Amino acid sequence: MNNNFSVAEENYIKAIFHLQQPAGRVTTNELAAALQTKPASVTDMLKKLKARLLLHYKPYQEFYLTEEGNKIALAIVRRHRLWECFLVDKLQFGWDEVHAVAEELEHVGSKKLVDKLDAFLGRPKFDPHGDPIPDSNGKMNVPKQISLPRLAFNTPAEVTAVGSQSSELLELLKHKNIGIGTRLEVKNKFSFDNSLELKIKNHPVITISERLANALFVKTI
Amino acid sequence: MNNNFSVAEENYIKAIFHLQQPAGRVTTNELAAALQTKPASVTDMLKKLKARLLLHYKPYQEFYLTEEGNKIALAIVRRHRLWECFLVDKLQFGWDEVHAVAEELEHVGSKKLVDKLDAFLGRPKFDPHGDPIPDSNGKMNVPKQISLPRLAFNTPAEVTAVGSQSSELLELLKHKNIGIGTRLEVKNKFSFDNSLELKIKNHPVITISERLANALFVKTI
DNA sequence: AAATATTTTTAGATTTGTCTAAAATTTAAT
DNA sequence: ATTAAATTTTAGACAAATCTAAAAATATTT
Repeated sequence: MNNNFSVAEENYIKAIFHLQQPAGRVTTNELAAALQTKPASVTDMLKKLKARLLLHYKPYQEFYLTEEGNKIALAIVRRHRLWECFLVDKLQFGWDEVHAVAEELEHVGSKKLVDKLDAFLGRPKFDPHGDPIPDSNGKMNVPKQISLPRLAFNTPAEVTAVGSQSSELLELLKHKNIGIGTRLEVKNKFSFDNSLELKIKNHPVITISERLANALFVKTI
Repeated sequence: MNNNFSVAEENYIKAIFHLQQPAGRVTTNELAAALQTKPASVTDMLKKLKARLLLHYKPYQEFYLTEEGNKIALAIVRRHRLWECFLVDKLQFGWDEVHAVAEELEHVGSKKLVDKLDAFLGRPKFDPHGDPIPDSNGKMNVPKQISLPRLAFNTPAEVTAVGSQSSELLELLKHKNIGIGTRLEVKNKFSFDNSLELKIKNHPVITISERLANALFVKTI
């Protein structure tokens, strides 16, 4: 089997992988929206991926990655997240500006490159956004910590990490009385701007922006 | 003007740039050979590059990069050589195995990425093969040192650098009585295997392999 | 359960980069 | 200066990835 995939194929595999993460069901329309393309194009690619044995696909019914497809997806995610670590830790990129660049670097497939990069970075387990990095066998630590926007409402949790060390972020956190170890609950979310309302013990309810929420990692307690 | 080029376009630009380096004239056949493609495909692309104002092109007559084309070429060469430095200096690749990987990385175009990588590497002036790295304005130090295979016959020269610090290389150099500062002349070249015959003062003529020759940098004296 | 709306797929076209085979041009040789 | 040889370009075809418009299948409403 040819283990070499086009950039387009890899982007579809990765998008299916992410969309199918929590529950499992992905639709043609969702996928088209995620990839900024048209449903007809998605259908075309689904047929190609099926022919490549990366996808189970029943027209009009459903589709999901095969075991092989999943393995490929994890390899792509690994590359993406390792490059994000590199960009932030070594090249001093802001954690919020690395995604687009990593999206290009992730398609350089050399296994040797990826494993040496991994070693160079000290075999990190999480990327700058707190997402876990699969190892070279595709095994991924289920993160104890999750990004704050993923925390369910009214669930007590504790701040375990922040997504960057920028002084701007730290200044804002100090002002909001948030630090590592702070206990909080999410009370509400406004879908207009994805801002969150938080309750911290002995403090009034506060509102934080989506960007700030993304920079906070918590574990439930 | 759209300053975004496809991988194919970039590969053509780079190949034309390199082939046109010493003298200036490139032919369709040469270019096809260098890119492992067919002359007809080359002609097609020449027309596209002309339309993009990157190439002066008179059918059946000649073609060469415009000033703009040259600028693009230098940016690609810069990316390629910086990545080679990264692979050798940071990821511990052998200097002889980086070319293929750099060939992929060079097409990631983000200017910010390249400039930060440059800074991270300490703004190197030469890549692991001794080739000069253009700066962000496309200016390239004319190397005082050249790679040994480029040295003209019977021209006294002095070894100024070696292309790697691998112990295998150093062992071989010791055995051949070559080191930094050694004075030598190239007497002959065998095109079968590109091996060279060298004369070092007070020593008999010796033969060295193409690979060893590529690892040696000299300046004329 | 029929009618309507939504989703998904097909059919046919387009763009990019490539190819083969044939024609045009230039170069070399008699 | 013709003829022969080599080089280069054109013409027409193909695969990959995309699109629009129309058809098919599924889901929702009344």
